[in-house]
Amino acid sequence: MRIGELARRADCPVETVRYYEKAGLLPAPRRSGANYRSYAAGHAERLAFILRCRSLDMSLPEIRSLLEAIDRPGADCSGIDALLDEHIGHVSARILELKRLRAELASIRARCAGAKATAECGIVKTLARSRAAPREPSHVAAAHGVARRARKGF
Amino acid sequence: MRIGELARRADCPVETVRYYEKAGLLPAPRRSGANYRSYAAGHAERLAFILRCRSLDMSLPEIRSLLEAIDRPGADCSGIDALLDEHIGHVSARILELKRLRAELASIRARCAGAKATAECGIVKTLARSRAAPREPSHVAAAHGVARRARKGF
DNA sequence: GCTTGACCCTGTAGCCGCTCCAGGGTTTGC
DNA sequence: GCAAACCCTGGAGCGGCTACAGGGTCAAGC
Repeated sequence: MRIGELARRADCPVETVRYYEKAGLLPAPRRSGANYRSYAAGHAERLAFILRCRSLDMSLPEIRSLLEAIDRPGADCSGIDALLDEHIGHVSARILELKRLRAELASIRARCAGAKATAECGIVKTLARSRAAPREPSHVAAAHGVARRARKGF
Repeated sequence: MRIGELARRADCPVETVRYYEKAGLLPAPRRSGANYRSYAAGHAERLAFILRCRSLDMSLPEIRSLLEAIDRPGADCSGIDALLDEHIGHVSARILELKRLRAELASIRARCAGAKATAECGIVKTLARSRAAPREPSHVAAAHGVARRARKGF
């Protein structure tokens, strides 16, 4: 199976497959004479697993941990449980944060009844006031498994 | 006021101030003889406004729109209202998405009672099954104003 | 006057998870 | 024998910063 067919079966872009190989999530397959990647069924399974985890918003390092655990099939799976619990904790925390955010946005939105001059707009006035608790630097965030950036159609 | 004091007052890193200038959000201040940036009170206000909007998870393009509206103080503010409504919609949609996600994660988590061998772990087995509805490409997402990536401590 | 340290400057590279492109080579079907 | 569809590598780009490197400037203390 060449990369195009693997990608079609997994319903993901070809570039993503190559990216996961470079990122060390998908093992490098053997190559054909023309230097084409040649995949076996195991690769398709592994790719499906990775995509499933991504659809659950896990980060690539988290998925790597899971894959490493799976590659030691005899070992006990408590680390997997813990990883999932932690990930669920991240999701819950993010939900709470967004709810607080939405409440604040709603209260700001309520300050403008519409169609005034910008200079008198209650929204603008409210936004000009000082912000709430400072946010954390983003470089530390990358270690976690729930994305913040929105997707298309969001 | 030099950049260090402006940043201290706004409680944000100096690099961020320079970044906002380069991004066209904060007007370039005049320079001292030694080519140091020299800020006035208006800059501090504007920076505070930007940071407040960021703390509400608005994207830089969204904030730019708001600033442009504010810079036309006579015009009517319906565009501002609409922008806020749209942003609130993004936040709500993301909350819904994360709740669905959390429910799915919880059901996966429930499949493992703990301390089995990885090969028998119900979580691993469930994750190996095919994923739900495919996700949208991320490059389109950047247009929106609610971040997906987590922060430190998240 | 000289040193030390705190501050400032520009420019570049890195983070995540891709996505897209240029510029080439190969395979497949007609 | 040729076009279209596929494949390859390497690099740049997205957002919103952060963190350097490698320099210049300034104020205080000796």
